Amino acid sequence: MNVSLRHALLGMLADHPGSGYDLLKRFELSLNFVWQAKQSQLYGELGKMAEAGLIEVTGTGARNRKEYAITDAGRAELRRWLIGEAPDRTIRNEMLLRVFFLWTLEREEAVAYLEAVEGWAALRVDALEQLRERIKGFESRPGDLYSMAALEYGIRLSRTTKDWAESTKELAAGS
Amino acid sequence: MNVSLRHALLGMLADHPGSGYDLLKRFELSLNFVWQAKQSQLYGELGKMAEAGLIEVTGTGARNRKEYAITDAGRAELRRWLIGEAPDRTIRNEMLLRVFFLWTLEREEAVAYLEAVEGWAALRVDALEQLRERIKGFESRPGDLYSMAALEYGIRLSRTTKDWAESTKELAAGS
DNA sequence: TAACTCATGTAAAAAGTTACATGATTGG
DNA sequence: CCAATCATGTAACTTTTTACATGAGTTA
Repeated sequence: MNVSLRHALLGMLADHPGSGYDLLKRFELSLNFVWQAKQSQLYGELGKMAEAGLIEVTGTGARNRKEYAITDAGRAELRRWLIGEAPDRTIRNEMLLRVFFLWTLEREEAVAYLEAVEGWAALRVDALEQLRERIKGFESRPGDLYSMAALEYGIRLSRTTKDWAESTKELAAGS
Repeated sequence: MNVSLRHALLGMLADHPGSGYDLLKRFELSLNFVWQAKQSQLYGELGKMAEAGLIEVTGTGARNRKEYAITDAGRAELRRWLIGEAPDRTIRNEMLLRVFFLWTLEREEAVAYLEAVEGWAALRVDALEQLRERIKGFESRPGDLYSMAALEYGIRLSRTTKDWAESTKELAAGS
């Protein structure tokens, strides 16, 4: 049993309570680079988690808003996942999958693909570096160190991708 | 419509024909770092692809072996996917998802996690570098340039991960 | 009052995983 | 002949995506 979405939600609720809608926004704002969830999946999972006793409804607001908070059982499960279970390290990378089949294209087409990869990565580096500058110095919660570390990982990863695409492009162009 | 598994299979069959079993082995040997498929999914997808005319059975062998080859329609679809469709660049990284929640652990526990990440990445760097040395100089098919490029990406990515885990570990230890 | 955001939910389909099931062929 | 490998298939389940559906509260 792995179910990372469940643990992502538990982790967010470990910081502070929130509604399904809140959690959806939090996915979009920060967790998005490492995990994604659609609205329909999220509401369904919250229901199952409440049923399993990992979270509970602690209040209701306007527009049928339900606020969920993590329970002790939920905290225990989060901890078990973090410490007791090895992370799934399988990677799916569609951008890289395509690279395996670039030989089926004309050389200029393959080079154009790699150039596009380089461009996307460069844009991502810029965006993430700007984000880092914007939030730097605003650390207030205990988790901010780790959010920053994850952001730093994103920057380094994008830079690696950009450099790799550039050198591969040159290799492909002159082959 | 994205269906990357389909295109992974088309790409492999574009090089040369093979059975479901062959393709499964090819997944395990090389594509595994960028895409995965289970036996049951693979056989099912091959059936659908044959029905759609993207591949065809070109021969049968011992033990009910069916050899599939890519058709012109399949080649066209592979090309359309490579050129006409932007790659899905969403990333799911469970190892990094956990980093967001390390603040819920004791400091030593978080440091231990990052140390484990560093260790895994180091092992992966070694393994991939050894693989590169083993296959270097054996390039014979047109796609080998791109397989090597993908391998190179894996090495750089793992190195980036190792370095990041190391510096994050130090940050976490001294905070 | 119209547009936007907040807020939740269900249904259906696609994609992916786990488990079961069967049997032929090959190499030691 | 026994173990390993080759070879395919189906069933059930979980996970994820897409689409439909509804309605309350907020702001210009």
